[in-house]
Amino acid sequence: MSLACATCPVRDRAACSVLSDEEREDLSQRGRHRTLEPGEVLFHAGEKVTACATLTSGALKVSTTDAEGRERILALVHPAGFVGEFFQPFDDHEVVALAPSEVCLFAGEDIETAMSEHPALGRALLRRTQEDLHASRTLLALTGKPDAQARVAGLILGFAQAASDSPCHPAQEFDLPLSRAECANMLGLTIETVSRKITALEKSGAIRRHGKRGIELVDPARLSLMAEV
Amino acid sequence: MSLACATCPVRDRAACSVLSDEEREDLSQRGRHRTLEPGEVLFHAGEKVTACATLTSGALKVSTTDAEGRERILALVHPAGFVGEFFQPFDDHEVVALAPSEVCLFAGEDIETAMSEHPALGRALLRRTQEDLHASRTLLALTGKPDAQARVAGLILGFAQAASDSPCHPAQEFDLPLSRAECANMLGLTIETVSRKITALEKSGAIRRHGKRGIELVDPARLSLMAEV
DNA sequence: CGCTGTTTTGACGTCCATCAAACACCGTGG
DNA sequence: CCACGGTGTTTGATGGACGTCAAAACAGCG
Repeated sequence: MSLACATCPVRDRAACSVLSDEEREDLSQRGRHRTLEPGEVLFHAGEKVTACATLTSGALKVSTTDAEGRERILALVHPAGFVGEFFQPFDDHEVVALAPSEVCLFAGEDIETAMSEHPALGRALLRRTQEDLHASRTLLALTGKPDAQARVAGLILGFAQAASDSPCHPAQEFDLPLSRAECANMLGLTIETVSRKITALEKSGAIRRHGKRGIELVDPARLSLMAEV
Repeated sequence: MSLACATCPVRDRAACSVLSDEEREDLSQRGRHRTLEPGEVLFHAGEKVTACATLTSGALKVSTTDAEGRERILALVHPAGFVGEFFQPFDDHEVVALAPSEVCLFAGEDIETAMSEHPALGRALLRRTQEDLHASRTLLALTGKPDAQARVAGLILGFAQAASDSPCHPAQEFDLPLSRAECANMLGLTIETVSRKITALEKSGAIRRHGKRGIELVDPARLSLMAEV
């Protein structure tokens, strides 16, 4: 196989998991594997190619840069997630690796033909896209909060959920996947405000910090309370 | 037919347009038509039913209400648009009519079986969902602008695009689909700020107001300039 | 040890939210 | 026809929260 599906860490969670082994083998012929270093760009903004990818390990961010050069993070992609828009030709979003990452890369047309040959794949991608849409709207609701404290608390809670394996309970200790600048870009705040609010959360006793990115949830209830102000 | 597909105003733009007449007839047996008054709720927040709908005329909003009772508008739905999430059971979003509207309503399971019988439908829905995702991220980028003036200008530009039939050129004169309060909820601002910024735009000569909701673009270039501050 | 990049903390100014009141619009009923 | 409330919009005055500028603390690394 051109792609190591057999040993793929997300083989039963990614969109392609709905395929049989033969179908998957068929699809893997058309794709290619790629490794990304932190900061490396998978899709550039404005490029017209219709391509897409499944993240097998690491983490990606989807971002856009406005006229004044401010970056805005629109979404994070976790392993088994999917990025790329193959219908409309060009996209002003950029996809960049946050951590050392590995992806399965496909041309848009290949995915389209694969979808017509294997209808289950289309349904799986639809489901993933609906989840992405839901996540995007959740982030929209979060960034709409008038209070910066609530936004930061909500972001940390979201990261805690994502870092946990169990779907409902947040992880009790984890690392922030983003730098302060990236947190700020995600929430529509400045670096300084994010930093201040995090220290305020620590002083209030809701969390504790370990190093620059380590977060420990000492009082999750208080944290979610602060997220709702 | 239980649904008047033959005279449907969006019969060649909605997701179901990819179906043949017979397939469409088949699907229409499972759906039902519904009329909505302004303010009437199509899907309540928190309800567990998995249903979905295509908007045939009018306009809808997708919104959520946080713990303090603040409404946040997450998306607008235009004719031929699609709403509803049929995979994950429950949703904290609410779908409400903004204007007198008509929808084709389907149970989630019916859509799922229809998709497996007619794979093209799944692809069409995937495409629509990707478009919704893109729109959501565009709104996310807009609401992230630090300056209120830029947000309001961007919103007006967006409405001008939506009101136009041609995809690239904005309409020169149109009505805001939202009240001031709804604009504010969409942008994460207050009613007063939205009002002030609109009058500021008028004083700057970028737009002119006709009545409460009528907008005339007298200087679109200046308007898009102000959207990028 | 000195360098560079990230994070934190401080002081200050500004923009927006808040509170409050005036206004426009539109029905209803006197 | 005009007074009357009701709703949505506009405008004004004020305070607070966040952005901005600046510098210090800190960690990583040659």
